[in-house]
Order: sequence, then C-alpha cells, then structure tokens
Amino acid sequence: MNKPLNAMKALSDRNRLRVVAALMNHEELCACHIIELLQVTGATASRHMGLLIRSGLVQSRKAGRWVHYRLTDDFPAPLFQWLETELQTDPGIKADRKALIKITACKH
Amino acid sequence: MNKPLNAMKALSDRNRLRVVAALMNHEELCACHIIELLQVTGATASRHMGLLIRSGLVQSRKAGRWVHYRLTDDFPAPLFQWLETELQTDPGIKADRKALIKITACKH
DNA sequence: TTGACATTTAGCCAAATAGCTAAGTATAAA
DNA sequence: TTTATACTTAGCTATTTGGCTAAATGTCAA
Repeated sequence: MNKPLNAMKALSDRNRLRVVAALMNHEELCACHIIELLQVTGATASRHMGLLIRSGLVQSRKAGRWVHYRLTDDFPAPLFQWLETELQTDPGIKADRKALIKITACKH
Repeated sequence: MNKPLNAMKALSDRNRLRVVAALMNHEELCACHIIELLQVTGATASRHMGLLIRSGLVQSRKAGRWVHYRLTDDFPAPLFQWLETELQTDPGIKADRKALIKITACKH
C-alpha cells in the first residue's frame, strides 16, 4: 500500500497541497513561482517538490538554470477529481490562484 | 482547504489507511476488531479512530460497552473509488482481509 | 453496590517532519 | 574563466506524531 500511502503523505501538508492545487490550474510552474507562492526559502520549496516527485504525483523538467514542475501524466484521476471539487471553492486556494496570476506574469 | 487536508492527514498513516481499507469491506467494525487487526494497544487504536472521526471519514456508534465504526455516509466517492482500485491488489491489504475473516468471526 | 470489561484521556518518549541557514552543484552570462 | 543565478543537499532546531502505560470514564452483570 506504499503508492497510495506515499500519495497521501505527500498531500497531507498544507503547502504541498497548495502546490498541487496550483499545478491543477497551471500545467507547469517554475521553482521560483512556487517559492513566491508559498513564501518560503528555496531550500524549503525544493524539499517539498522533491517529496512530491518521489510520491509520483509530480514530475520535473530542467531547462537551463530553471526547473519546471507539472503533475505526472498518470496522476490518479479520481484523486484529481476529488481535489478539484473540494478545492474549487476554497478561499485559500482562490487567493493562491489570484496571486499566481501576478506571479506567473513574468515568464522564464 | 481544511477538509481535504484533514482527510489526507487521516489517510497518511499506514495503520489508519489499513482501518479505512478494512471498513471499505466490512460495513462496520468494533474497536476490538481494530485492535486485533492492527496489533496495537486499545489506547493507540482509540487515538487513531478519534482522528479518523474528526477528519469526517469515519463515524462511530456506541452499543453498550462496545463502539462500532463505519465510513461516513458522505465519504468522498472519488476517494473511495481511488482507494478501492489501489488497494484491491495490495498484499498487505489482502492479508488484512484474510485476517479479518477470523477476527470478525466472534460477534459482539 | 461492587466488580469486570471496553474504551478514552493524560502523560511520557522516540522518531519523523517542516522550517531555517549555509554550503555545494550546475548553468548561463560577462 | 570568473561571476552571478537557480536549485539542491546537509545539518540544525522546534514541533508534531505514533507508540506505550497508567488512570479515568462508562456500561453491564452479579
């Protein structure tokens, strides 16, 4: 039961859940976007993303100095659907989405 | 995002995930069944069940000296579906299901 | 009412985890 | 080649969490 257990562990932290919610709306986000969104140090963001990658929910792509993250192609569909309905109306997530408009405005 | 976050936290522990998997197959389980399944003290089982209840995934029914647990009526359907597919073939869960046949044989 | 039993709560300890700073690695630009 | 930038890794600290034992609560039976 390690696969679902690791997925649950990955999503059991507020900041990681915020990142996944952001990636459900953004196809791809750069590390610096995530740092900006969560308001944590790069080191902290990097550790969260590493854990999400090891859980199999997120994948990364290195482009020059930048790393871009996205949900994996086989992100579990039922999980996606459930999160979508649960988070759609959440005030915190809505605030994040608003913030991301500005954050992603400067492209890399 | 507290509701999904608390659900994820509830399911991010191996023993609690095992209990939920068991309840997906059993309609209702007594505290003593869960103690027997997990091989932990009553106190530990009670704390896990309290957390599952506060997460909204499980409800309890007191019958005399015994407490029976079941999944809540509004256990998120997509989550149920995902867990079902993920856990169906899991060796640990299959072993639990086998063990539960004997454990639940003596009724309260 | 007393005693036995089922569960919960309180309190302790060890392990895990989220945050930080500082140091290391890798890439691009000067 | 040197410097600056983007990210990761290592190592530290504070907090959380899962296990236990012991004590408390609640219910049934004698």
